[in-house]
Amino acid sequence: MSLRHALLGMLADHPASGYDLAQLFDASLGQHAWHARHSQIYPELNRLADGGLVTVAEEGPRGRRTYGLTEAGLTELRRWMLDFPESGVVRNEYALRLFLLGALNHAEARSLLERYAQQGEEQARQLRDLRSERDQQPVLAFGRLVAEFGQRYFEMQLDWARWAIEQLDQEHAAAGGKQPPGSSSG
Amino acid sequence: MSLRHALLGMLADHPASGYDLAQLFDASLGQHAWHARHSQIYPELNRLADGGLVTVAEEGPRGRRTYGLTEAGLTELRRWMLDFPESGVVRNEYALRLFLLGALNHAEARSLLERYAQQGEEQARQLRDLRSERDQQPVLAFGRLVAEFGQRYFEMQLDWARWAIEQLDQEHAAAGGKQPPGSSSG
DNA sequence: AATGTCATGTAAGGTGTTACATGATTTG
DNA sequence: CAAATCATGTAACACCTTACATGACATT
Repeated sequence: MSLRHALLGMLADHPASGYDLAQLFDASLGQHAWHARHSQIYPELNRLADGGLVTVAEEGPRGRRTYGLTEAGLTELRRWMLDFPESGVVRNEYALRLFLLGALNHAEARSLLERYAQQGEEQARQLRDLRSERDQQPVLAFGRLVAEFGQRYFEMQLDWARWAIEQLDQEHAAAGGKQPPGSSSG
Repeated sequence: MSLRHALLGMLADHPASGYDLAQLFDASLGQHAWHARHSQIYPELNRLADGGLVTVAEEGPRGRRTYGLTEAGLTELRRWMLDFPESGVVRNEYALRLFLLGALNHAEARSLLERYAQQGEEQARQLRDLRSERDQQPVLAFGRLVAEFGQRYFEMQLDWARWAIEQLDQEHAAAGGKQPPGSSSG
C-alpha cells in the first residue's frame, strides 16, 4: 500500500488538499516514483482521516479541504520509510523494453536506443536548468537531492544508450549485416 | 497492458512454459522492469493463445505447455516496442522513499541513505561478478546490455547516496545539529 | 454570460496479489 | 515412500484507470 504512504509523505512536507496532491503526483512523483489519480486520492484521504493519520487542517472555498499529518500519521510514515523491504514494487515500462530488445532487428533496436539517448539528454538538461534557477525553491523539502538523483539517472541513461548503440553496431558489422532478429552472438 | 508484451518479449527470445516465465520474472525482469505471478501469467497465456499471438509449441510431462510466438505475436510485440509512449507506467517504492526524505530527521535520513548506498554497492558488485563469468551466457539475448545498464544504475545509486549523505551532514552541521524533521535550509 | 480552472466525488471495469486447490514427476 | 519441485489452475480481494457527475469560483 504505497499510495497511502506517498500521501502521508507529501503531507509531511506541507499541508495540502487532494487536488494539490493530484497535481504533485502529475508534476513530480509520478514520473519516477509513484502515481495516482484524483479518483484514488480522495477516497484514500477519507480513509486516512477516518483512521486518524491525517486531519482536516483548514476548509476553503469550493469545499476545499486542506489536510495535515497527525502524530500517528507521522509515526506510521517513518515506520514505513525505515522499513526497507527486501523486494519492493518496481514497475518500469521503459526498462521493460530494454529487456526485450532481442525481439528487434538491428535498425529497430538502434532507433529505440537512440530515443533512450535523446530522452536521457532532454530530461537531464531540464533538471540541470531547473536547478540553476537559484531563486526557485524545490517542491519538496529534499527536492534538491531528488533532482540530483534524477539528473544523474538520465545522464547515465544517455551514456549507456550511446555505449549500447556502439555495441550493437559492432555486432552488426561482425555479422556482416545479415544478423536476423533474435539471434545474438554472445 | 504491459504484462502481455512482457510475455511476448520473453517468448520472442525462446519458447517457454508459464512456469518458466514466472521464474524469469522472479529472477530477472521482476527486480527492475516488470513482475507478475503465475496466477496472472497462466490466464494471460491462454488469452494470448486464443488471440493467435502465441501457440503451443510442445507439450511435456505434468501438463507442461511450451509456448512460442506466432508471426502475429512478433508483429504486435514490435509495434509496442517501437511505440515509445510520452508517459509510461513507472512505479518504484525505493525511489518513492527518496522523494519523501523530508519526513525524517537527520539520523533517520542518514540511515536510509546508507542503506541505499549499501544496496547500490552490493547489486553493482553482483552484476559485475555475473558478467565476469565468461562461460555463462545471459538469460535473454541482449542480457549483456541490460546487465550493463543495471550495473551503471547501481553504481550511480551508490555515488549519489554518498553525495547525499555529505550534503545532509553539511546542512546538519550548519544548523548546529538542532534541525527539526521536515525543515530544510534550501 | 461563457469558458476555464478549482475541487470533490462515485461507478464500472481492468490489473495485480494472496490464498486456495490439485496432481505429476523427481530426488533422497 | 516422503519430501521437494514442477506445473497449472481458480477465487476473493485489493489496487488502479477511465469515465461519468456535480458544482463553486475566477477570468475574459
